Amino acid sequence: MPNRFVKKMSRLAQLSTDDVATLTIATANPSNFGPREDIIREGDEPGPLLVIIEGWACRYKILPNGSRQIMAFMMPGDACDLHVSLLAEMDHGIQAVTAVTVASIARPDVQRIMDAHPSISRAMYTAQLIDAGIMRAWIVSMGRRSAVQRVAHLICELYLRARNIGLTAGDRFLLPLSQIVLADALGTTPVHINRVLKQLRLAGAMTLQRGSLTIEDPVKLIKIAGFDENYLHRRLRNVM
Amino acid sequence: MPNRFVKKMSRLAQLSTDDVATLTIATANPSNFGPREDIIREGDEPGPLLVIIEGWACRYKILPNGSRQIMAFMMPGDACDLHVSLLAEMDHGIQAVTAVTVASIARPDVQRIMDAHPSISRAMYTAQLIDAGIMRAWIVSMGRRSAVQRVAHLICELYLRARNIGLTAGDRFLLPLSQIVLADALGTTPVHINRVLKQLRLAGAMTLQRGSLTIEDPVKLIKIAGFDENYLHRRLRNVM
DNA sequence: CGAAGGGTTGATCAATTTCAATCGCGGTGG
DNA sequence: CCACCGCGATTGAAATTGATCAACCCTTCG
Repeated sequence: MPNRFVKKMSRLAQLSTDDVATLTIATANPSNFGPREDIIREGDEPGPLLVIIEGWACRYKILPNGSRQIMAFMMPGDACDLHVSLLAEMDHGIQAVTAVTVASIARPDVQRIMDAHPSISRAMYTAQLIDAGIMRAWIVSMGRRSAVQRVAHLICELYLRARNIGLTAGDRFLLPLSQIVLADALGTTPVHINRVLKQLRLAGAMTLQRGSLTIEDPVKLIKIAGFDENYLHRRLRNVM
Repeated sequence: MPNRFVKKMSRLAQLSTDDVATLTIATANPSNFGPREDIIREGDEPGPLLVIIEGWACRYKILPNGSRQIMAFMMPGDACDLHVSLLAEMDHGIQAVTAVTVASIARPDVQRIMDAHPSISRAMYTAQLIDAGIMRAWIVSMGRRSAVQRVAHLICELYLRARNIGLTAGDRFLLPLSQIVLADALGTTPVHINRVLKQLRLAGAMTLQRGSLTIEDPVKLIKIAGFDENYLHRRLRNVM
C-alpha cells in the first residue's frame, strides 16, 4: 500500500517496482505535526527533504510589519522543498495547516536515489515544473485579479489538485482553510474574504462551511475565476 | 571570450575548461529580436532552450480582459525556460523588452550536456533555485506590499541582479523599463507607477529617467522596500 | 461556565483605479 | 527643415475597491 508521495511520483513518471520500493522505504519514517505548528522555520538550515504524507501545510513568510503571506499550499504527496538544499538558510517557513504526517529523506539519500533512479529523478523534476506553474499562476492572480476572482481561482486550483489525489467527492471536498488562512494566501484581509465568500455563495457558485467546500456551479466558478484548466492539466504532455 | 550565459554558469558552479567550451559551443548561434517582439508565444509548443545573451526580456501572460501581468524579467545570462520542456503548450509568452540577443540549445542537446557534465547540471539547478526564490519574493510583494514598497523592492532586486553581472556603475544602472512595463510587472497602473516614482524621487531614494536609474539613498530605498538582501544573496551557500 | 478562535456585519477610511487632459520627444513624410 | 504622429510621462479629479476599526455571534473545548 504505497503512501501518497509514492502514488504521486508514480503518476508523474513510469516507475519500476524497484523505484516504488525504494521510495516506499525512504519515506517509511513519518512524524507528526499539529495544526499551526512550524515544520521548518525561517532561518533554519535546510535539513532533509520533507514530504507531506497526510494533511495540508503551507509555505509562508512573515513581514516586518507582522503580516503574513502564504506562498503555496502543500497537500498529501507534495514535497516541501525539493530545491532548497543549496540555501544556507531558509528564507521562509513551512507550517502545518491541519494535523500533518511528514516523511523525511536525508539529503544524501535524495541525491543517491535520484542518481540511481532516473525515473524518480524525472518525476521530481516534473513535480517542480508543476509547482513553478502554480507559482506563476499565483503571481498573475495577485497582480491582475480582483478578490472574488482570486478566491474563485484558488478554489479551482485546489479542487483540481485534490481531485488528482482522490480527495474529492463529486463537487465537494474538504478544504481545511480558515478565512484567515485564505486571506494570508490571497493577500487580502479576513473581513474581505468573508464578504467575498458570501458573494460567491449568493451567486450560487460555491459554498464553504466548516471546512467543507461545495462547488454549486462549476461553470460559473470557472468563469468568475478566469481559470485556465490547462495550466495544471492538459498542457502537460503525459502526466496528471 | 565567454558569453554572458557561460559567465553566469561559471559563477554558479565550478566549471572545467571542457564544461566552458561545451557551453560556449552550444550557445554560439545567437539570433536577434527587437523590442516588444515575442520570442515565444503563449500556445507555442516548447522548442529549444533559450538563453538571453544580451538585452532584457520578460515572461508574461495576457488575461481575458486584455490586461497583462509580467511574471519575471530576464537579463543577460538568464535562461528563459529551463523547465518547460514537459509542457505540451506554453501557458505564457516571453517577449523582448529591449533589443535582445538569444542563443538556443536544442532540447536533446540540453539533455546530453547535462548528462555528460554534472557541474553544468548543478549550475542549472542552482539557477532554477534562484528563480524560484525570486518568484516567491514576487508573490510576497504582490500580496502584502504597497505600491511604493513594491517598486522599491523590484528595483533592489534588479539592481542586485544587474550588479552581479557587472551591469551597474556605482549607484546607477540602465533600467530599460517603461512605466507601462513596470505597471504590468507590479500589478498596478502606469498612472500610479508614475506617482510612486515621483514619491520615491521626492523622498530622495531613487530617480528613474530615460532608462537610467540612480539610487540616491540605498539605505532609505532598502528600508522602504523591506528588502531582505539575503534572499538573492548571502543565503546561497557557495554561489553568487 | 468561561475563554479562545473563528465567522459575520456595519461604518468609515485610505489606497488605487479610472477617466480625462496635457506635455514632450523622437521619428517620419512632405 | 518642419509639421505631424504616436507613444510614453505627467497631473488632476472623481469613482471604486479593499482595508481598518469595532462590534457581536457562534462553536468548541478545557
